[in-house]
Amino acid sequence: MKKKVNIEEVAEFAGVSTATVSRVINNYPFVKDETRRRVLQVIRETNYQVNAVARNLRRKKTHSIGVIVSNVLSSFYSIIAKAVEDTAITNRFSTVLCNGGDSPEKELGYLKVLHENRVDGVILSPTGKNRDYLNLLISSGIPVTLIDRTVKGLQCDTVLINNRDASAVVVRHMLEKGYRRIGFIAGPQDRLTGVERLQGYYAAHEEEGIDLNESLVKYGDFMMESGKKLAIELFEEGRIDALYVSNSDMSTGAYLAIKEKGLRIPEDIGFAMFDDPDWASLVTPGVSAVRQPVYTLGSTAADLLVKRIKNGSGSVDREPVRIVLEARFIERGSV
Amino acid sequence: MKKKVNIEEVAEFAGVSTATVSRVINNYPFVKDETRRRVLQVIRETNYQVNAVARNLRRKKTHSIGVIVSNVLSSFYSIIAKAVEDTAITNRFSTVLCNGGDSPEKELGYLKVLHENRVDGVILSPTGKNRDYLNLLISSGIPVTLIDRTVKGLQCDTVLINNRDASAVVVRHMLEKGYRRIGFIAGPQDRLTGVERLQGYYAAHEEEGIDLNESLVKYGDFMMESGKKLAIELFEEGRIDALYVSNSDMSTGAYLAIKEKGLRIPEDIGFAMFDDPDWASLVTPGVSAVRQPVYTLGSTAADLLVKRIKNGSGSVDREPVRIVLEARFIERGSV
DNA sequence: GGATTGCTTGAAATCGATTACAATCGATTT
DNA sequence: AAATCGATTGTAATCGATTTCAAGCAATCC
Repeated sequence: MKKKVNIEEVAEFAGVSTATVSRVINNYPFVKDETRRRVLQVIRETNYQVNAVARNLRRKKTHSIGVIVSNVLSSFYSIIAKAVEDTAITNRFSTVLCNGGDSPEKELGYLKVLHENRVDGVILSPTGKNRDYLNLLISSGIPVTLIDRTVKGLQCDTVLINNRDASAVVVRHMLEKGYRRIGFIAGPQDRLTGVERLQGYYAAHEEEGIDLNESLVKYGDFMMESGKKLAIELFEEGRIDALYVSNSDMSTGAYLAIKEKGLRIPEDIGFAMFDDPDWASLVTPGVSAVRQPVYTLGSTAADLLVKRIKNGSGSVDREPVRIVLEARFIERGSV
Repeated sequence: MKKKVNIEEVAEFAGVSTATVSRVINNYPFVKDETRRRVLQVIRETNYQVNAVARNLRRKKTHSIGVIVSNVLSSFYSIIAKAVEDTAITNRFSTVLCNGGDSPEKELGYLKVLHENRVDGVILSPTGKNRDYLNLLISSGIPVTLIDRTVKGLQCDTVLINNRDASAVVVRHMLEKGYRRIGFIAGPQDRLTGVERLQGYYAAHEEEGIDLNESLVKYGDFMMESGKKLAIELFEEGRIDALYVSNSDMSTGAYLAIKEKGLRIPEDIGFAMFDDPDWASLVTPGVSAVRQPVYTLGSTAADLLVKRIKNGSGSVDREPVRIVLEARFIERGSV
């Protein structure tokens, strides 16, 4: 194993001081051309690479941002991760991606790791439980941007999707098509997205002046299994003529249930969902769905964060920004 | 904005030296209970968090591993990312995830960033182009583990999937079912997975003693669009009675083409694919497919890497390991 | 009573860069 | 010839931890 070269050795080989080598590395003016050439030559020959750890310590900046999402396996969050990374790269930041898994403890653990590693900023889809620590981060100069969810009483930039309105659009559409008993598989009610999508469901019924039977609503956990289980329950209770599911994973499960029951879409049952995974347009007929501007969600959050980081200490002074993006309903043949 | 506390201030408040604070933080024995209590108290009151940057500089270890995958958006690589992260966490390593995008330049850029940041090890699905730099990494003491692909002439741990055999199983199965003109949408031939899956296709025909018409094979780029385009070409040339596609994204495209042409599966055309995305079991009939042990792929690679890191300087001495995992064929109703 | 031992602590070197400040040097100005 | 200036370079402090080494101290042993 070759010994790792450091700036001192480069300086020695090139016959200059470490200060000069540093100036060359960082493209300072006022280095004689010939000196610069000689230093660069040595750098090439020795395969020297700056030690970013030492640099970060001295500069008190890591030029990196931490991203905590609740599940990299979901397409939603992997698109967000991609968007954040793309945006970071164009601003010459690197990203540290963490998988919070919707667990407050894991989230706290990652927040501490990111804090310890002195990332310049944090983007996260919060569980909602670690307000105190988030406040600590912010007040110690590490800006935070929330994505897709909020934390009560936390003053920081937030980028959200208007779940309520998008959800109402779907239900209104189903009502207009003549369905009257629309079963709804809702998400967990301790999560903003879960609550808002349910609100939209109620709001649409109200607007259209249609009475609503509470028993048409079932509460799931946003995972495939619960979607299937709850859909079957709804079918067996035999009261619904349409089914609307509040996220893609549960929709997958619900769709499986429809297939197993041998129901035809849209004759036997109307079907629509929040989220627009690949298979929605692949099956026959295609499933009408809400497509969220996921990539924009991520890139907007990253932009906000980078701006705050570049503003330096202003990060706490400037008013928190709250951006709400609109989702789009895509009509296919399932309603 | 609160000033950030450092170890010196903690030491001052607690009336001890920084050395003692460090000992408390790192759970050294031989600190008097009362001293320990006092220090911990101050740490709590001041919300002190170790500066990992300084620690890493001194320790010459970052306890982090870099992961470069070609596309976080694909389920294949996001499962790998998850597996690596899970494994890293249980070994108390943190991970830095990078999106190489199958571009040698981007890959090189990330390799340099990871090198500069002195990660303790790197896991990557290589493009195959940066052998020199990878060698540099390895010889300067940063172990590398390759995943899913190889780099010619690079001595390092590798975890692969036996694409050839798995592919042959599919084709043999189709031949046994009586199909004789099996169209194949192959992947790019500059990639190991692309080559091996094609080899399997040939091998199965040979074993069964069946002549093969070269025009049944089309070469795509592993993306959805090319899958659709090439499937349509094959249909219009009118020579095939079955279609086998070499990865999931191209299969999505091909499936779309089948739907648009109004072909019935499996009566008009047999259909099978390499990779097993969610929708394969959702559509009717389900699509027979090869399921790779993706999670195992990632966790195995991470295990190997962590072992090498923990072995310290032994990383170069020990013989490179090469692990080949077997994929499983799942029969549904499409063949 | 002095030597030995084990626990406990602090002083100072160290990791590898950046950067403020000072020094040097040749050319130009006065 | 002395003063001034701008370009170029070096010296040394600094970032915030860890770790080596030595020393203080109380208890124990001979």
